[in-house]
Amino acid sequence: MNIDIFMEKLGQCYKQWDSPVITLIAKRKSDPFLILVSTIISLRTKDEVTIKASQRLYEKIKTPHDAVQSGHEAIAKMIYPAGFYPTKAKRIVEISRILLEKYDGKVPSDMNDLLALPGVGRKTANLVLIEAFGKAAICVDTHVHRISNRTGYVKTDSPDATEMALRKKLPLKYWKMYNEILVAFGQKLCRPVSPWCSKCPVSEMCRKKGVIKSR
DNA sequence: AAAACGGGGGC
DNA sequence: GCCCCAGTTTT
Repeated sequence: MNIDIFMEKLGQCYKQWDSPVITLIAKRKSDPFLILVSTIISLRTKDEVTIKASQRLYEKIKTPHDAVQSGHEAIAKMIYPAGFYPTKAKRIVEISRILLEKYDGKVPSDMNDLLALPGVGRKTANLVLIEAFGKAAICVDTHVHRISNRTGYVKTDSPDATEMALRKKLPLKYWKMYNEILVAFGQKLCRPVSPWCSKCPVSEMCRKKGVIKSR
């Protein structure tokens, strides 16, 4: 698979796939704390729910100090019915406390510092590095993992392995856009089951074409 | 390696 | 009704 042609073709379709959560995050580009919080809320949660939950939270919570003062029970109510909302609420408060204690109330821009925060894994940390700090990073969620393997661009058995493979193989100029485009692509067409292969702009490059049930 | 965490939406 | 979903932590 030629990655340049792949990115070119997907990029042309990107506008119509525009992901609401990425748009939401983009609007908060100037505020790493709100980006981090909305990313936490988005985990294993549908876009529409994430957006409403984030907007309710943003009305009251704008800083780590707000979050600590508000407490996890109040935050849980604000972000309901986002998935795992009680756990996420506790982690938002706990993270806020750590930010105040160790980082002067600011979100760190270092990968290892981010990973040390409770509830922050590689996916979240990479997305924050990209969206909040404009750093070159590769964020692999299940969409990116699935599609990278369907195209045969990498052959891995876990999102973390996919990230490491992409770090070696993917040209640096694509690092920031790869996640956004593939997530949108994964939601609209290249879904886990019944991918919409008849509408896919890159189906001729797909090693799974004809192997998985499509429409 | 597998379960647990929570609820909405697709089929 | 059953299964899946923009993960991470715990057992």
